[in-house]
Amino acid sequence: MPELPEVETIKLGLQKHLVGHTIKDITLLLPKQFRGDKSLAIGAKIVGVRRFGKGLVIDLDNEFSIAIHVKMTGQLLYKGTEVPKETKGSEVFNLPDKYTHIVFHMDNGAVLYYRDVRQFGWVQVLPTDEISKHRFFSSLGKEPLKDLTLIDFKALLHKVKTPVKILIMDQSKIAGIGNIYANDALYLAKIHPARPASSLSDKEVKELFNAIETVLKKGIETGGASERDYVDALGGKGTYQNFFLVYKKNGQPCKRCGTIIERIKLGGRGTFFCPKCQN
DNA sequence: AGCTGTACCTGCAGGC
DNA sequence: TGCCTGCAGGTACAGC
Repeated sequence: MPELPEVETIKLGLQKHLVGHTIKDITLLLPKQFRGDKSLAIGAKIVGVRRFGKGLVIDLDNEFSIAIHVKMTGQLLYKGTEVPKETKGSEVFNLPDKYTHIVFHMDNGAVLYYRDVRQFGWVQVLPTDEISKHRFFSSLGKEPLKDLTLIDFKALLHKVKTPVKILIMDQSKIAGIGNIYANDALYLAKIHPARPASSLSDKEVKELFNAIETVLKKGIETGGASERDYVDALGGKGTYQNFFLVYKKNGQPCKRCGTIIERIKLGGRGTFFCPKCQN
């Protein structure tokens, strides 16, 4: 999924519905997606939900946390006890279905489902103070809209010849940007995705920094991109897919100049750009 | 340190 | 209808 805006949206949903409630039981339907000892989380109360890059951390009141990465197709679906008024949210699924791999039963009768078609994601119980040592979380760079400054960004781009798109998607350099927002930010900043990072002028660096903030904010405002599998914690879709600037727009005219958008492969990922206005 | 290909999985769209 | 290929919001790892 799930890049920074999508994971942020899930986080907000989980904060709203889970905090203050106690985990009564955990059912593992596909044990390989669960790491650690589930009994460490059973009986514990959820006291907070945090996000680092594209990763989530559910903090418990017993010094343990549940860390989660949903990768491409993971979903966290909360089903409360109240009778649904509309066929909205997770009601579209009959849960648990064949793709539901972990079920958290809450003390108030609510349920949180971890559903993941491609099974790439993971859910892990670990001591809260070991989050910072965790292989994924410890490797994250600074984050846009948080602690990444223009000065930091400039320093990152300055020293390497790596294609700028690959660099901004490198989670160890900058946390949270994935393929959709990388493509759109480079389009907004009018920078070709394959440009060596160090070749950007100071003006371009600043424009890209601002563009990253703009697209991520738009993503958060719209509840994320539900282009494929992504839904929020209630099963609702985001609408950022209606605002894609270049992502998956190959063959269509550029919104700025009318030139046909091209698709290339960069770092093994689909890359979309306007050959005329991105230089 | 960086880059490449490959692996982890399943589903889907498109070509024939 | 079916078979095949390529593609998909992401890491992670082996081998240059």
